[in-house]
Amino acid sequence: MKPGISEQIRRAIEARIMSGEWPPGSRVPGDADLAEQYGCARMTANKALTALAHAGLIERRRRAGSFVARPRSQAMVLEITDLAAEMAARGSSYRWELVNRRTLSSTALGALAPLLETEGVHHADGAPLAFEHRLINLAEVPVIAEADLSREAPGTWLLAHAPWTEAEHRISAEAATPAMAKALACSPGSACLTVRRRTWRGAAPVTLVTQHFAPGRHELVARFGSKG
Amino acid sequence: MKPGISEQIRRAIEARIMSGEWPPGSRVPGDADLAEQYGCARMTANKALTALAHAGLIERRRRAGSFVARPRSQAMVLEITDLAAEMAARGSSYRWELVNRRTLSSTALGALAPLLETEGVHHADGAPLAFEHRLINLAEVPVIAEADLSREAPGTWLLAHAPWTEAEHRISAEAATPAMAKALACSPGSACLTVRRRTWRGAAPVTLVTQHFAPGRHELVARFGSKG
DNA sequence: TAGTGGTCTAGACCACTAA
DNA sequence: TAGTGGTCTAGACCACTAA
Repeated sequence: MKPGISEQIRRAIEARIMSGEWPPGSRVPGDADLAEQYGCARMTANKALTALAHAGLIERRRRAGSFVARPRSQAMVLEITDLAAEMAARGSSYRWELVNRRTLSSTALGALAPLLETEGVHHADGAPLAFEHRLINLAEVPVIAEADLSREAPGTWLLAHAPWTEAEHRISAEAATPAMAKALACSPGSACLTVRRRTWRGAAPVTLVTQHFAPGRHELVARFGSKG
Repeated sequence: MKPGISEQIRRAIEARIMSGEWPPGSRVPGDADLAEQYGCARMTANKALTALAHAGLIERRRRAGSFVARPRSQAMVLEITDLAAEMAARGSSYRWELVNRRTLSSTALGALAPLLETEGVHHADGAPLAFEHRLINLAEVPVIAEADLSREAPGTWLLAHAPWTEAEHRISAEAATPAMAKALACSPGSACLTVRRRTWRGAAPVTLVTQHFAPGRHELVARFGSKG
């Protein structure tokens, strides 16, 4: 499945925003510029920008142009837990298994802040606990390129070296895909708790992570008061 | 601001879906049909369908056509805990269906504060959204014994009459049991997001509720800062 | 008032997949 | 294999609004 031109444009812009190369408020090329740059019709470029606007990544204003949207913030209390620390607190054994690691750098269009992509499995008490896919903004945390991510999970490393100041969680239940089922040693279609988390340090995106938990092996717990 | 043709098409289809005239699973006209019907270019009709698909209202399958999907909902976790209010905020229709209600008193183990047990189904946009089981501490909120819980969900009543001061959430993914599957009109074993919530008023427990959400119909979203 | 977004046309070819 | 979705082109005109 080859991505179409508008999808390529969308991804290229998304990567620049996520990498922090284009910070909130900065100008995104207009559809006419992009059409010329990519050698495509203006409508094709427009489609990419419309999708980004719909996803809330950019804002489009007539006559003024398109701009990277500022992430909304809401002060709330919830703990973000590192799986290694959580397992230690529970008295469970923990092991991180790095499955894949690669650097995503420049695209055909030019310089791009590099991203680190990792995939791996968190094991607890000798059995797979969660399958994780992660993108890390190397421009924001370049030192992680030197870290040994086969020994320490990226999340553990980040917590120690690049704490987040803002985060967004999306929590859902998803049926295990064949790849997830294989990594988690469960049946395809079984119910996995899925957590998608984006974190920022100030205005700079730090990481985007998806964790699929093995069926029945994980629960999120939040305690809070109604009045703070 | 006059809506464009594709926007008119989108609204017309949305209205039919929301009104229940086109229930989930029913076929939506293809872009070629719509183009002929509205006397517009196929791309214009396609745009409307693409927007609806992106919003999760329809699903498009090659060769097969487009079909009404079960709409997804979003909640700000830790913020909105009443489904009736959440659906109202979303502009979705909402209905509570009380399935079971009984009072539990002493057990074989000894004296026990009386509890009210309820079971029911939350419906949104005409389809089951969540199956709920609840226990209420009658010693703490005796007045609820007089409430008409077939008209108003217990959670809605409690929010108005006995607001909590402390809460604990436990969030997991669970395979649908036969009973859940029946209540939610889904397949047994499919992935349901499950929320268990305990609330207190001061030190006194008020309620313990378990909500199982229909597969793919609900997502919890939380956005927050690490430092408040 | 000039630049940008918003929308549309009337075609076209390919990809996928259910019948 | 035929039907549907997915994407694209090379134009066009209008709407809005910041410079």
